[in-house]
Amino acid sequence: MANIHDVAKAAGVSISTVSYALSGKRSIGEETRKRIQDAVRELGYRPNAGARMLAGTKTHIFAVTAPLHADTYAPAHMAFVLAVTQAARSFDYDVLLLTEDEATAGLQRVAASRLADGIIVLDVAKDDERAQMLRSIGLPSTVIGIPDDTHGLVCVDLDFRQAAELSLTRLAEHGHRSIGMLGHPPRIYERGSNFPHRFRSGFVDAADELGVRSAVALPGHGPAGVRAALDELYAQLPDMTGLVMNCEEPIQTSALDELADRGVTVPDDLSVVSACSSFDTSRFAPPLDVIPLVAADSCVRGVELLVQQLTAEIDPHIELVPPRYIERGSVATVRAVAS
Amino acid sequence: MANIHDVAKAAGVSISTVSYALSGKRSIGEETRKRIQDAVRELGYRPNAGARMLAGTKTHIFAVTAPLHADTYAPAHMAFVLAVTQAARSFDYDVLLLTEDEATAGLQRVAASRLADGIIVLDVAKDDERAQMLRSIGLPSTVIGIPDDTHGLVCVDLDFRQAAELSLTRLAEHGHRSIGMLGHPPRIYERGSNFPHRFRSGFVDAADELGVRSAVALPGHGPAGVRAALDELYAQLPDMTGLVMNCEEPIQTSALDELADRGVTVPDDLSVVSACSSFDTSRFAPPLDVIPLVAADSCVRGVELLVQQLTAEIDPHIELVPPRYIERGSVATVRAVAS
DNA sequence: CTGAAAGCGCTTACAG
DNA sequence: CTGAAAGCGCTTACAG
Repeated sequence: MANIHDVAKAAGVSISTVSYALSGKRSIGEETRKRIQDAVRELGYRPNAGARMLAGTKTHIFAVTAPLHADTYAPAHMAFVLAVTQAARSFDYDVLLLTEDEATAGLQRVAASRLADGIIVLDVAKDDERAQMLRSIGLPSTVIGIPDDTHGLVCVDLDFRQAAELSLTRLAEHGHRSIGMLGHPPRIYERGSNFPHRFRSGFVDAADELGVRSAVALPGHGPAGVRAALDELYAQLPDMTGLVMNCEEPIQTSALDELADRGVTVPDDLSVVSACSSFDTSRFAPPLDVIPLVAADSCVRGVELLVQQLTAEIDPHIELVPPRYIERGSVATVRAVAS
Repeated sequence: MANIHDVAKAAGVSISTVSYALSGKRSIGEETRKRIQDAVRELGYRPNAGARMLAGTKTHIFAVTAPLHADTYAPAHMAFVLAVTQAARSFDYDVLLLTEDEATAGLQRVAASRLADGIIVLDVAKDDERAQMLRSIGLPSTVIGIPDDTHGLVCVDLDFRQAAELSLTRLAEHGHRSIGMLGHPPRIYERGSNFPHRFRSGFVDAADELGVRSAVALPGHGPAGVRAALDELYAQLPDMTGLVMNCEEPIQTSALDELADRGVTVPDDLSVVSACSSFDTSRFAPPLDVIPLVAADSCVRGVELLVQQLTAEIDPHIELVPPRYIERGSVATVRAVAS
């Protein structure tokens, strides 16, 4: 395999010129640059990763720590891992995958051995030991998600609270005054992922502010659990005309099935918004209005912020990605009812 | 951060002794080893990854290339990525994640820059460009899955053909002579993932051999597609008493729902085997007999084979992991019927 | 059982 | 605009 000396010889320059030509860290004569480029191409030269790390004290690697407990919804999770990886690659960074079973130990290891230039933390919990670790580790990092204690951290995430408010506002604008929320299964809230809580509290608060009657139900396991949750909503809100779903695809599918079985038509009898969904709601029957959870949005921004930290000091802060609303016809103006 | 010189000084030995003590590549005096261990612990020393790569020409990193097209079933896919990562960690290897958008380019890059000691290829297609790339790249590698052309490759995978045979044999042993197979949606076979084909052809061949009447149906999209596939099976096999499902969880769930709706009781009216499933079938209603697809099985073995290649030449070959059968009560002896 | 030293292939001041 | 050289922190023959 060709090394930098081979390239230098072929181009008739010194190795430092080759290095600078490739890094762009100083200006190179037009003619010289071309000769070097040709030599690189011809020899198929790629800088040795280890040598680069050692000499340059930059690894061009980001570590991504992704927990994956039994309750994480794999499709969404996978989407985030992928989005981070692709974003990192766009900055010419590779991604090293750290799994849950060595969450904090992995961070320490990677930092101490200088294996990575920075860290991306995925699916942070409200009370996440990795967050504490980041503060002591002295490596740039970005957290995707908002833990309870964000002190000293750079965090990026979809604004779940605002997403809840947005879905309610849309429904309220269409005259709905009685709106239910179908959430995740209870264990999701217990396990401590941060975003379900933010959405739910955003929903409750926005309903209060808008003066809308509301109720929240969390489905148990399987279609039966979804049925029970819908029963609960209708029991609390007999006049319910709007439904916000913040849960994973199988639950939303079950809910739509069940509504159809009950003869509830969307949107004629019930207007439905799918909120913070990472899957495609346009293939649902009927297609649902959606506030999409786009992994790439948070991940690209998260990686950008990480890259920036490599060259400049950045103050710890939280960045919330504003939610977007996509209409698909599942929300209609409420029919005249005695209120 | 402490380096090897700091450790050597603290322990009162030379850096080479420290290095050997840590790598275990030559015997060290009991006393000396302890002093070094203490110094390492006290200083929190970790070898610099870049220096290790450069000097040792070993990176302690495996690259994992994982395609993720729209049709890959994320939960299963994620399970394999995780299983490989954990297996690699158990050999003290880290995992670098290569995504589909730079499948072959990523392999070249990683090989040329000596970023990884070996490569694991996940979810290989029948005709996979990555397989060809492996042959020219000159880096040890293991393929999880069996491409059409396995020439020069080390491949590991569950024996899907034998799994199909095993499920049929079980049903046949219980007297079933008319057995349907519910497969993946057609596009899965078209896209070229290798294992669905192996299972299906194994099913067809085994049915012939066992002298069992059989039919295969591939479901279209959604519950309606599953319904249609079941209709197809019953049309071809009006006396069907056994069903083998080789498809993802949502389809199997729909199929069980639909059978219940039709008044078909499992296992009284129909014996069902869930084959090569990577999800938990014990929570199904009813729980299903299953031949599990255990990601860890193939991945651990794949990583082992990769580690072996680092120290010894290994002849290219295919290793098939034998399927296991788990009873859960969804297969019953066929009722007396006019055959 | 242990040490002194070369060398891995880069990056980056230092010089001109 | 370019080059000669130090040095990054290890591993591993070579020597004893």
